[in-house]
Formats: sequence, C-alpha cells, structure tokens
Amino acid sequence: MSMKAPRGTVDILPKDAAKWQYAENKIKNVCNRFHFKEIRTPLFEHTEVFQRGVGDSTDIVQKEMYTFEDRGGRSLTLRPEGTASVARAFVENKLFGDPDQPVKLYYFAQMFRYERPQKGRMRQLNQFGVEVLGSADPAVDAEVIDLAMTTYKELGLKSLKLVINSLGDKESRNNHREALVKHFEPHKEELCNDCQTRLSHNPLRVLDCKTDRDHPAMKTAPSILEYLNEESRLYFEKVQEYLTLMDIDYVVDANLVRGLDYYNHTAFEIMSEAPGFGAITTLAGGGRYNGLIEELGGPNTPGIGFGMGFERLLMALDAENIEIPLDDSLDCFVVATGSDQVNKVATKLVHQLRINGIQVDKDYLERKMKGQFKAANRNNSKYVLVIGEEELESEIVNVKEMESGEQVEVPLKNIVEIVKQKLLGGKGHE
RNA sequence: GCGAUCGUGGUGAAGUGGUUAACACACCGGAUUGUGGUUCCGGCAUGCGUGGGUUCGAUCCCCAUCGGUCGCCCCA
Repeated sequence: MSMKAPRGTVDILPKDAAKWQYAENKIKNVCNRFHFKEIRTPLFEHTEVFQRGVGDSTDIVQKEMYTFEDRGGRSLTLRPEGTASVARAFVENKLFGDPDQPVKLYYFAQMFRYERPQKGRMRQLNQFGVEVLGSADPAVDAEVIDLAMTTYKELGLKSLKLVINSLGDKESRNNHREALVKHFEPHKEELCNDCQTRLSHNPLRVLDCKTDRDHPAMKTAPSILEYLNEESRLYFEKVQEYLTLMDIDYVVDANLVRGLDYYNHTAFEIMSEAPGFGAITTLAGGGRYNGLIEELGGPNTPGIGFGMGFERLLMALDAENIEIPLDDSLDCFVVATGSDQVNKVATKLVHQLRINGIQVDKDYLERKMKGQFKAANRNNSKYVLVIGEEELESEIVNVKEMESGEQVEVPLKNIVEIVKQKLLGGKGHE
C-alpha cells in the first residue's frame, strides 16, 4: 500500500464518526444553554497572525507550525490553535462594535502542529474551544471554566482535576519575572539547557520544567502568587469565589504556566485522572488574555477562552469506560430479486419511502435473496420488504418484521403508510 | 528533534535459511431452484512494509529507508 495518510493524521471512519457526532451534539447543546454562538474561521491565516497572536517565544511558533508560501509569495500557516484566529476575526469584523457584549463564541476546528505523534497527540488534531471577548468580569472566567467542566460532566466523565493559577496583570508579571531571574541566576549553570534559555526569554516557564523539578532552587523559587498586586489578587479571589459557589472543585497550582505568551490573570487546565490514560493527561487548557486584541490591532479588549482536545476527550471517555449510545439500526431494507422490472419497482419504492421520512436501503450487488436477508440482518433492519415477480404481478408486498419473524402482505400502494404506522407503533423510534 | 519497540491475506494472528506460508474471524456461494441470525461443505487468484546486501536459495540473517505504536521535550 503506497497511498497512506500523512504521518500524524488519521481517518475517522463511520463507526468512530458516529461517536464524534454524539459528542459534538452534546457539546453544542451545552454551548447553547450558556448562550455561546458558533464562529468558523479559515483553516489558515497569514503567518504573522500566529507569530504575534500566539507569541514568538512559544514552542508552537518556534518549531511546530505548518507554514508554507502560496503562489503569490505570501507566508501562510495552518492554524495551530484557535484563539489567535478568533481574535483576528474579532478585530477584522469589528465585533467590538456589536451591541451585544461580551461576545461569546465557540468553535470546532482542526488544528495542525508539526510534532512527533504519540498517544493523544496528532499532527492534525481537533479542538472544541470557546472565547469570550469584551468583559473583564471574574464571573466570566468562572463561566468559561464552568462551561468546560459541564461539557465533561454531561458526557459522563468523573475522574477530572481542575487546576487553576493566576499569572497576574502586567505589573505583577514583571515584578515576578525580575524576582525569578534574580533567584535562578546564581544557579544558572546547574539548570538544564532549556531552562538556561528560558531564564532569559520566559523565566516563568522554568517553573514548569520537569527535568529540574527537584532542584533545590525550584522549591524556594518565588511564587507568582506572592507577587500579585492588590488588583490581581482580588481578581483571582473573585474567580475562586464564583467557582466555589458553583460547587466546582479545583486546585491552585502556582507552577501552572501555560505555554502561550498571551496569558495573564486566570490560567487553568483540566486533566484526566483515569487510569490507563497514557502519558498525556491534559484534556483542556485555557486562560485570560487581556492584551491580545490590542496586540492584533484592535481596541483594548479583555478576553478569555480555552481549547479542548477532542481526541483526548474521546480517549478519556474510553478510559472511563463510558458507553456512547449509538443507534445503528435501519428502519427498512428492500429485498428485490427478479427481472429488471422488479428492480425498477423496488428502486421507486425505496425512493418513496425515503421522501416520506423512512430510513431505507437495498442491495446493489445482485446478491441472492439469502444474501440480501443477511445484509438486512447485518444492518439491524427492523423491517424487510420483499419484492419479486409474484409481488410485481399481484401488487402486494411482503413486509417482514425481523425480530419476530412475522410477515404480512400489504398492497403496494399502501406500503408507505403501513410501514410508517408500524415504525411509529414500535417504541423507541425517533 | 531524541529514545524504545514493531511491520505476514479484509481483520486477528502462527511460522521456518529451501519445492503447496498454518489457523481463526469476516465476506461470497452451495446444501434449502423466493426469506436472516444455527449447522455442514466450498471459495477468497504472484503474498510476508520498501530498497539494497549476504547466500546455490530469504518472509526468516545484515544494512538502509518508510511507516505504526509508546515514551522524552512541549502541549490539546
């Protein structure tokens, strides 16, 4: 086999696609109740959107982007995440001028990151995400977190852990940054290579390092929480108050540092604690980004959002053995054997049933009657209609209920009506 | 980018330096000349990831390459 899907991509075949649809519908239902509206942005953007939106110092921009030049010599990039695109769309379409503020958006989108694939990490991945633009109310932070937790809970997940932190506002961040550099500078030689560069570019991420996590200096490092100014501290407290009154359990982790440059104030991650989930446990991550819109040329507008990995969501459902209710039954299968004329009548019958709202299929491989019944059986068909030479002549069709094996004769012209009645009479059909 | 491991038919999987590569499931057909889920019988046509090398001979040995899986970094 020479034609293969590119590395890090997968085909989602019908059996799995049904699960995706199920989860998507559940999530859309939650979004609707939270009064979020869908937004769809392009699959690719000018590279600059991500360089400025996500941040030049991030791993995503530095080594994970699918960037290419189009025929006009423009540098374009397949989106590696959702927030920058939505922010760009917000600015470009002047949504800040919409009387309905804040603007509450959600999206389902493919993302692309050039990485080595492994469990829960693909080069093309799917995310459900949410962005709220135009409000700096801590209740919005709580609402966004609530939305994420609600979707997980309604899908049946139980082993969840919500971790939150505050990165503070610009002033707090700068003060903390200085303190961090001062703290780690004397130990610089003892830290790993990555951390040595992090120290100058983004010292916050040193705290996140797993190689040096046991270094003594790590434990005595200044916590961001101690450097929050009054305003930032109060903000963070408010967010926690709201979470508590909504009965959302959380853990504060001062070392939670999100990888993207644009975050400030609230940062959070939701992880799965289900056994056998694999090395990667983060299901969703997000945070507040109050300077981003301005950075992209819009007015000073606060924002917050999260991205939720769809593949990881399905993995988590699997890890917790949550059955997804899938209806793979078929209303009706038309079995036809005989002359060309029989096939014509059968084809017309199938069409008529379908336009009358009935789910129907038939054989297209010239199988024998037995084979056609097997096919009907394989497709969990509730009813089988048999048409052959005899039926053609008498204009009476055999309607067989597969489960009971009962069979009745129905005049061809009444068939749609009768099948409809039977399906409605039988319970469980929607 | 680094590391480990694997790569046999539609699927799951045995296997060996040497004329016909098991078995199971699935699928199709027949027994039952127009009725399924059980049973029995039969069929499934140059194939052992790809390219080199060693050898009289390689699916099996060596090298390379591609790909899958898992892990590191980082993240969804």
